[in-house]
Amino acid sequence: MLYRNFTIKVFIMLNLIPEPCCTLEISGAEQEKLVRMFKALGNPIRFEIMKFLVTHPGCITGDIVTFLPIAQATVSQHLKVLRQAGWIEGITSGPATNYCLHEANITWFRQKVGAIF
Amino acid sequence: MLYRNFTIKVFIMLNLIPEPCCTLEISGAEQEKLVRMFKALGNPIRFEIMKFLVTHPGCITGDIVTFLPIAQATVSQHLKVLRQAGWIEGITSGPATNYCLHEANITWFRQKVGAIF
DNA sequence: CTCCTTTATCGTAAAAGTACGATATAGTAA
DNA sequence: TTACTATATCGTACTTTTACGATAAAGGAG
Repeated sequence: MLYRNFTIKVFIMLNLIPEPCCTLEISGAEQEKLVRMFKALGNPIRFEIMKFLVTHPGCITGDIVTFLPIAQATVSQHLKVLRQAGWIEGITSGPATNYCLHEANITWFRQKVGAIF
Repeated sequence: MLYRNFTIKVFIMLNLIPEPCCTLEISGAEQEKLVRMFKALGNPIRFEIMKFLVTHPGCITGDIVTFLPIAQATVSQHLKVLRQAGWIEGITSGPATNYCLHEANITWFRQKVGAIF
């Protein structure tokens, strides 16, 4: 990333690309997290899971498996992606796991998108 | 989708999944468009292109190719994905193409995300 | 302890995405 | 017309994602 920023400055000095009109306040780990959140919701099944969790907060994995026309292993995999991206959080209760939206991260996502674009 | 909605209702009647706490106002073509927009920005190179367009509105493909460490063909492909997703629009001017953000779609994206999550 | 329920993980096959060089297209200039 | 510039598309390797069945792990009941 340091190399990239240096390259940009050289290119601007040489007039190879136009002057930037403004600056952006995202890069590094924050940007990676944002891209990961975008990627996670860029899948129809995972979007459907998120919608289900909005209307069924605190439900367990089995409810989602019953709701969706795909195998339990696949649902578990999608939940892992959503969890690692920060969209949801799972709370273990006995052998089951209750899932709900990660409100703080969702708010962060909205704020970042609003600030950048 | 009709079959899915029917299945959901049957499951709810049979108490196989908990009652929904609320309703959602997205489905069908709108949902597909939203997922496509999420997916398009779920790639680090395309996110970088979007950032570049924020700070360099109206620049041409060549500027982005100069800026990024990837081949011209790949940049063109990424621009196509962003265009088809609705994030950007390209205006042909002579042999070149000027790209800028699709403000209306971006506003729509922010509003939808805010309304759903 | 055993048995059952619930969920996560493993291994793997099929599908989709990403990257590149080569080529095609389309506009401008001479 | 030819030559040049800028970009899009084609064909094709390579990588990643997605889906499944099978299995493992972990808690609760008896």
